[in-house]
Amino acid sequence: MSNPTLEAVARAAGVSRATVSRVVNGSPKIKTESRRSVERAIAELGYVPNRAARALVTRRNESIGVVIAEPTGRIFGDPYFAEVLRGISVGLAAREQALVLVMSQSPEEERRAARYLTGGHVDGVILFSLHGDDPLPEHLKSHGVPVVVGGEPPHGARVSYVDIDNIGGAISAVNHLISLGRTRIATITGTLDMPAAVTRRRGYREAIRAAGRTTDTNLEESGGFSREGGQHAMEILLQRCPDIDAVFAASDLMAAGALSALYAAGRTVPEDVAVVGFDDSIIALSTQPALSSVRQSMEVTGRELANVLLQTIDARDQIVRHVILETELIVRQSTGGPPTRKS
Amino acid sequence: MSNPTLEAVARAAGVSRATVSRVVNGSPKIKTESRRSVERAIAELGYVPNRAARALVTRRNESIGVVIAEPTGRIFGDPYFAEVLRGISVGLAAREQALVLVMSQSPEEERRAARYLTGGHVDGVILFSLHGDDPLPEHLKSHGVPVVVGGEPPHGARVSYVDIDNIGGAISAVNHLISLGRTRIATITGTLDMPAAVTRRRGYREAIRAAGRTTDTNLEESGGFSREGGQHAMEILLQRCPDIDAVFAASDLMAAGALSALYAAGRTVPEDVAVVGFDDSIIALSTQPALSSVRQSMEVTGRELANVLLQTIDARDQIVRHVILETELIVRQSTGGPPTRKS
DNA sequence: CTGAAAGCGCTTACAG
DNA sequence: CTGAAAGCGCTTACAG
Repeated sequence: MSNPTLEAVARAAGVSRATVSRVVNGSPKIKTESRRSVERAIAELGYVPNRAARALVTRRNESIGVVIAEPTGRIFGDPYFAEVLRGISVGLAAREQALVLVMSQSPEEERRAARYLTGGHVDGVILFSLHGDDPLPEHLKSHGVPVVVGGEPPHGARVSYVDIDNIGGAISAVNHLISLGRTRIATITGTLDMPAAVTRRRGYREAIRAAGRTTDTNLEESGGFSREGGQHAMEILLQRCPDIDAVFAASDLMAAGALSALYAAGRTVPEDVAVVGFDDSIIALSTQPALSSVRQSMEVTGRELANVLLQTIDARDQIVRHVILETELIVRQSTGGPPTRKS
Repeated sequence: MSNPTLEAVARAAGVSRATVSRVVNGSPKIKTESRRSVERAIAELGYVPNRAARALVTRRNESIGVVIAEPTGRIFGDPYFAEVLRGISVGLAAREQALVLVMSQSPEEERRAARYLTGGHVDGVILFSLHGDDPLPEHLKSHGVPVVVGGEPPHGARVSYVDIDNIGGAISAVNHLISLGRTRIATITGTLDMPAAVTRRRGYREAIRAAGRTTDTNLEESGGFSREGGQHAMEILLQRCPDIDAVFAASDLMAAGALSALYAAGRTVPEDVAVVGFDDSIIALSTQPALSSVRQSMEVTGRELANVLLQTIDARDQIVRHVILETELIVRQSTGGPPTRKS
């Protein structure tokens, strides 16, 4: 239960506590001999540094807060969250930083989270799935807490972030549909209080206009980033514009819902209606037919979030860093691509 | 950035550090007057106790490790994880305990996790989604780390756990199918290295036998707890036994996959084949038709996990506690129930 | 390259 | 009911 202390290691190795501490922390100016005997003692005793004691003097907690500010049930159905979390976990583990998870689903919980996060318990904070004009990033920053957000930050928040090229991804998806000769291209948007949803819609519109066509809001419907929402949006779109021959959905989950609606309406995919999703998550391969999708690596996003944050903490600066990750269109059967082998 | 210390509060309130500490920790024997002036000073200065300093003396970290030992991609598609996590989060937040998330997907990562968790960094550990004979629970316990596992623990591990009534749930599902007059009832099982999967299959078999019928392994196929797996299992089952008129799937996700396969094979649900899932997760309401399902509250499971662990930590005992939560069959259209209003 | 010593911010017997 | 004091296990100038 009670682990050996530095003191015990020092005694066993015949050196001072300071020397052991230096070895543990990888100080370069240690005689090889001392280092070795210390290392042996550490191994023999199974010494593990006491985090609390270390944190008390270094003022570093070696832990990072990760807040998922998702008030809807989306977190329960969309692989996005688990994948980003996984990436963060990998990025932090490499640096021996603990991941303190904070799930805030209500204003009350967000207040509690803010209190905790500014209480000096963590060295920095990663925020993602932010909605609307969430003040949390600015609030943390103003309290001197290093912050990085996943996705585009709220208006006016001057904080570091890691995002993907949403606009480029959306454009490539729509251009692909256009190149297929589709003329009535609809879009199912995400929750429009999220920047990613707005930006993907903008990409859709830009691509339509760049092709010399006019946009039509009858061809746009929100699916709220959920499967059911996507299905429902597709039903509405079909009713409003029965001649739709292509759909760009801002997430795979919504695209999967759209597929169900199309199927139910007797449309074939991709013959009658071509469908492109976004994310290229595990879902894209599990639909029938497999989904063409804009690939983003959510795990890489997570890893980058961890990297940027740790960099900011190390540098002790207030420099705002932006990382934008590329996307890539993956063509599968839902737009006429070759059959995909199921994994 | 640097928060005020106990010392500062003591000065402001005109008392000693010890008194402030007692107020902060809710000691009963404090004069109301002192308490009040301390409370005012705390509020004015915005004092927040330094966790590290406190942890150093109390030997409590006020944080709990939560490990999700899921090596497969299942974590990315199944709402189960997020919901349990959510419940744990709520349970811990109420007690101001931090949730340190550890995602271990490989033996290497599990070793790292074990090292971290026995290093005295957390006060206790919640483990879930354990596979096979994972030695982690016993390992932690032998190092004196309080542990509670979600679901039935590995064979021989004498640790506390919170589980649901898997066998009762499975029996009620199959009995329901029998009561509908179905005679060829198949089952899609989960990953059979997990106790929940094995137990649900056992419930299926018991119910079949209790009805005076014989079990037939041709009617059993693993769907690996994934949507695709469920779909594939259903395809195999239909091929092997085209006369199947009902299916009990050990998770909603697999049931949703089965629905796709049935649809593709031209079978109607519930007319040709009745389907029951398990979990009653968000998925059950998003399929077409809506799924009958065995309801378990994953959030309650999470909250109970937190409660049992905190109780064990508080009691400083080694008592092994078991909590078994009830399940309830929810009947919807996939077995002929009334239409469900989509949320 | 190494050690003695101060100090990080708390809690908690102990004495009153 | 309250305060003085010791001590939790580390790190880090400082001096050598």
